[in-house]
Amino acid sequence: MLHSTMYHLKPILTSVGNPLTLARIHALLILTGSLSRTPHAPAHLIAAYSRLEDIPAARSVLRTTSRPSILAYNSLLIALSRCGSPHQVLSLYRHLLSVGRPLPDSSTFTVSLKACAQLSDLSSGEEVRSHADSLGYSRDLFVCSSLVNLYAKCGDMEGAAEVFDGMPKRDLVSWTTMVTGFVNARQPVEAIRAYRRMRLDGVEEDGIVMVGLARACAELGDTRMGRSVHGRLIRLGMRMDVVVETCLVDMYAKNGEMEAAGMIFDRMRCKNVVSWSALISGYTQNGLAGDALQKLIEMQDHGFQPDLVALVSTSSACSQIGFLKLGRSVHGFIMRRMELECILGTALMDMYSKCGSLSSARALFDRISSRDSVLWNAMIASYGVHGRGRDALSLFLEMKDSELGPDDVTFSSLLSAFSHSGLVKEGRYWFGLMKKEFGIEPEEKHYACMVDLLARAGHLEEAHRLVQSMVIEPGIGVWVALLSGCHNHKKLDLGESIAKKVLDLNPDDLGIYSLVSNVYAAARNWDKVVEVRRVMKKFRTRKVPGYSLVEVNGKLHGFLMEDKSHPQYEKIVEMLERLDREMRKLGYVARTEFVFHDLEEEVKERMLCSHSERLAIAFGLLNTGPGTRIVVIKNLRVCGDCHDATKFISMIVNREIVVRDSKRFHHFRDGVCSCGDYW
DNA sequence: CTAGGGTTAG
Repeated sequence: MLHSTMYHLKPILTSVGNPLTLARIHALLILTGSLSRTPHAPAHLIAAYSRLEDIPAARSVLRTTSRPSILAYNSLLIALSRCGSPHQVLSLYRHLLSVGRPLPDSSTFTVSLKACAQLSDLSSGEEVRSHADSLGYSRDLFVCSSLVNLYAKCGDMEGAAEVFDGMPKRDLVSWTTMVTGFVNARQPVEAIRAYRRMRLDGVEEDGIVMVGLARACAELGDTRMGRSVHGRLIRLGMRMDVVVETCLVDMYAKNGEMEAAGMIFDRMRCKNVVSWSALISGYTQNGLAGDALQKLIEMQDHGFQPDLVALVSTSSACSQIGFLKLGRSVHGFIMRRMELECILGTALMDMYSKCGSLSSARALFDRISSRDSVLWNAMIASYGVHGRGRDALSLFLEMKDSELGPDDVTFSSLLSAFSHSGLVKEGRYWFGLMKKEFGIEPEEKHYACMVDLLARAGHLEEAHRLVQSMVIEPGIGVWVALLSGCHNHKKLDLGESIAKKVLDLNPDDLGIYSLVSNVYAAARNWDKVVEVRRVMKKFRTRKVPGYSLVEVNGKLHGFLMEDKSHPQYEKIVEMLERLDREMRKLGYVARTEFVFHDLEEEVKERMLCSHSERLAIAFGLLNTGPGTRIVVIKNLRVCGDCHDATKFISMIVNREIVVRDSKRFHHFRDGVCSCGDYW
């Protein structure tokens, strides 16, 4: 009886699903002495304990075994690896190494290398490698593919390729390692090439390689190839698991096809937190903040707590629509549960800034302990869009002296901050040092900031010379910056020639056509005005409607132009008419040039009054107490007439009014705007 | 006969 138990130890231990039964068998094995006599008994027992996720018991078996076999060690190493403890894997491996016996085998090295890869610990990995080499495992398929993975995870694709190319034979797993490695190294073209080579090698694909391929398509933004990957998965009748389907959702989302992404998501039979987060981030990244928030609620209704990624996307959705109340509650949720790490910290910082609370943004920035350059750049950019160029500069100086140092994005943020604040001297100075001191080659975006800065300040010749001095071909951003400078400063000759260049570049932005049209109109070049208007007409059908959002008492209210559907519409109009009368007494004159329709002056004036930003401001004033700050978010540029009007309104009602448009923030107070009227 | 390859974010 006992003998037969020992003989069939493995099948029995494999099937034990009950801790108590296992403990009884364990006791029996000790009592009969078969634990020490049967060669692989400790290994099987350790495996049995680890299947029940009882790592301490598994450990104690190894500890109490007098001369454990390598299989016993491997069982525990595999158990530790499976429960996600790479540090413990490595320390057990080192223990084994220090004891000197038993000798490690291929599995030992494979599991240990996996742990190194998970930790991105290249130097430990190379120690394991030389140990494996010395014991003759340098051509082992498993050891080699683990090594390929190690180098890939550490971002060294050359190292990975070197091991890969030297392998005696390659299988699906090692090919997949290369494909995925290239994707992670942001070399999607190489990833696809590796997949093709694999197919030419006669290796059949499975779902896991296809995940890599789908991600490569997402990274490339190649919708057609993405669809063909999807089609191939279906044609080959591959088992679609959560991971594969989540990748497809993400791929379609990244290619801007949210309908397709949503459809695949809805049809998924099994969803996890990651699938939900992928969907939510898809909506956010496509500018569909409302859908993102809707899905966040649905996710919780389905019993999933949002993870870090979902919270990042939620914060970003709040930023888009100025939903401070919800953004704050995400912040609170985090503070109660976890340490504020860098990525979510950046998203929350950005949320406070974009919701108009620059001081909260800075307070959050100061609380994040491990700051990376994305966070620094985002904080500098926040100062910039709020028109706080000097604060941007002093933060930049702090960053410059930190270990990180500025990068190309830092300089865009800084130069754009200067241009929003009119800090011309500072702009010239730091733009000059950018290449000389920091070795950062100026790109189109940097030139666009500089041209904008100079042109706004009226230094049009200097701006023009800068454009002409560019080594790279100036793009539309640079020309538009120069053109709007010409328009503001009535440099009509230069303006007309730049307008032509802008038109030749076929802009896809209606705002640019209005600018061009206005330049031609100012130069009395009516033929050209007619021509541009004709192009604009084609756009009108697919023009983005202007809307404004305002948060009142924690609820978000949206307004479209001439939005009569709003329950308080009558009261809003009444308010605006009253304000209009007072504004006129103070010297306000309607600037009807901001209406791009051919209408009677009076009709134009009424249209200006029904701009969405005005409705939102009036609604805010009607529904908040005296002294409350009003924050309005507008999706397009704020109209110049509304800008003027808001200055007057801020004075009449004695309120601080903050308007965020597609470019920057305008802080209105006591009849003055922080942007100095250069919007 | 065990081990190696996979999903979401600022």
